[in-house]
Amino acid sequence: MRAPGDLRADARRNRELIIQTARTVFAEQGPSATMDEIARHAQVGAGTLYRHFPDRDALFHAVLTDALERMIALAETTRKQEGLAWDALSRFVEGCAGLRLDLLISVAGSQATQVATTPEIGEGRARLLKILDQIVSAAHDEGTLRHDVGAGDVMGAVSLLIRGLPTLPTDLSAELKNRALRLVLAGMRTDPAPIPPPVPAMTANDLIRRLSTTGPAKPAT
Amino acid sequence: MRAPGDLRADARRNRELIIQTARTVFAEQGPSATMDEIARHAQVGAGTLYRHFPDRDALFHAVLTDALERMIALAETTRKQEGLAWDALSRFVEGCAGLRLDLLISVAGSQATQVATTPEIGEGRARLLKILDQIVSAAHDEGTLRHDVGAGDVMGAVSLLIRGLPTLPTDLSAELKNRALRLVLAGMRTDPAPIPPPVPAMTANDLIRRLSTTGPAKPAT
DNA sequence: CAATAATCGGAGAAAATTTCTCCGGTTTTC
DNA sequence: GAAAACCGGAGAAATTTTCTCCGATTATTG
Repeated sequence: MRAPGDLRADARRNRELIIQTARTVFAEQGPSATMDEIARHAQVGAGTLYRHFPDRDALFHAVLTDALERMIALAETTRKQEGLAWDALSRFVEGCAGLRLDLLISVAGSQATQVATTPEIGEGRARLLKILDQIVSAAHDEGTLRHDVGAGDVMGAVSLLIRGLPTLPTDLSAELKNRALRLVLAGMRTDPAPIPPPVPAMTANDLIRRLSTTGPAKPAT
Repeated sequence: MRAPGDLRADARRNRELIIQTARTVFAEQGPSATMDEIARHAQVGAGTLYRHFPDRDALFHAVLTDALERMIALAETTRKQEGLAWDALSRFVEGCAGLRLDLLISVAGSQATQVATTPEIGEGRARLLKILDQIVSAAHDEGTLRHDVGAGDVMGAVSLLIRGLPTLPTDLSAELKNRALRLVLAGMRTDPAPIPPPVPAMTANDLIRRLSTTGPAKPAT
C-alpha cells in the first residue's frame, strides 16, 4: 500500500522528467514558454503535464526549487571536495553549465511571475549565494581570484552565459557557451591561468561554416 | 518635390525609430517577438509599424541589415583609430554592448526565419567576420590576444552576453552584462590585463539587495 | 496472473493573444 | 493655406494557448 501522497513509479518518473525538461525550456525561452511546448519537449501529453502542475506558476515554482537545490548541492559538494577554492569555483561554474542550471536564479528575483517572489525561493537563493560567497572569499584569500570579482559577478556571468543561443544548431550553441565560460573563468583569475588549455581557436571561418549548416532542432509540425 | 521612394521627414524618423527599437526587442525576446510589442516599445501605432514593414520578416530583415552595417562600421572605425589591435578589439566588443548590436548576428545564421538565409545577410556577416579576423590576427601578432581565441569566439561571447537578463531590473541587467563583458575581455588577454580596473566586486549581498527591488520595466496594462 | 486502481495521452472546446486593416485626425510640404 | 502624406489605435479575423475529458494503457497487489 502506498502512503497517500506517494506517486506510482511511472508518475514519479514523469514528474521528474517534466521538471528537468521545463528547466531547459524556461532557460532558453524565458518564463513565458508555453505549457504545450514544454509537454512536447518532454514527450508527454498535455494532460499529464496539467495533472502534475495545475498551472505555469506551479510548474515554475517546482522548477525553481529543484534548480536551487541542485545548485546548492553542487556548491557544497565542490567546496568540500576541492582543496583549492579556485577549483571549487570553476567546478561550480562548469557544473551549472552542464546541468543547465540556468538563468532561473535571476528570473527568481524579478517580477516575471508571482511565484518568483516566494519566501522559499528567496531563502534558497540567499543560501546558495552565501555558500558561493564563502568559496569566493576563500579564493580571494588564496590569491587565485581577482578581488574585484564577487559572488554576484559569478552568478551574473553564469546566468548570462548558460542560456546559450537557442536559435543556433544545438552543438554549436553548446560549444560557444563552453568557450565563453572558459574565457570568463580565465578573466577571473589574478594570474594568467596556470594551464591555458590549448583548445584551438574558433576562427571566423569555423563559425561561418557551422552557421550554414542546419538550424536548431525544431519540433515536428 | 520628393523623389518617389523618399519618405517624408516624420516618416523617415519613425522608420528609423522602429528599426532601433525592434533591434533591442528582438535581441531580448528572440525573433518571434510580437509586432504589437515592438510597436508599443517604439511608442508607435500598429498601423505605422505595418505601413513601414508589411510583416515580421520584412522588419527582421531591415533590422538585421542595419545592425550588420553598424557593426561593420564599428569594426572598421576602431581598427583604423586604435594603434593597438587589442584596443580595437575591446572597443569593438564594448561598442557592440553599448549599441545593443546583438545576438542578431547569430540568429541570422539559423533557420529561425526565412529571411535570415538571405544572401545579402550572409554576405554582410562574412564581411564583418573578415574584418574582425584581421583585428584578431593583428592582436595575435601583437602578443596581446590568446592564440586559442578566434574571431568566432569574440562574436560568440558578444552574442551570448549582449542580451542581458530581460527579466531583471534594467540597470542591474546592464551592470551585470558590462561586468561579465569585462571579465571575458580579461580572459582573452595573454597577460594579466595591464590595468585591472579597480571596480568594486559585486558581492552576494549586492545582488540580493538589488534583486529585491522592482522588476523590469513592464509596459502599462 | 488476473483484478483493480492509478496514470497516460491527445483531441478539441473555450479563452487569450496576435495579426493586420481601416479611417478620422494630424503633420508636413509646397 | 491647401493638398498630399502620414499617424494612431479601435477592433474584426486569424492564430495560438490553455486546460478538460475520457478511452486506452500501465503499474501494483494478493
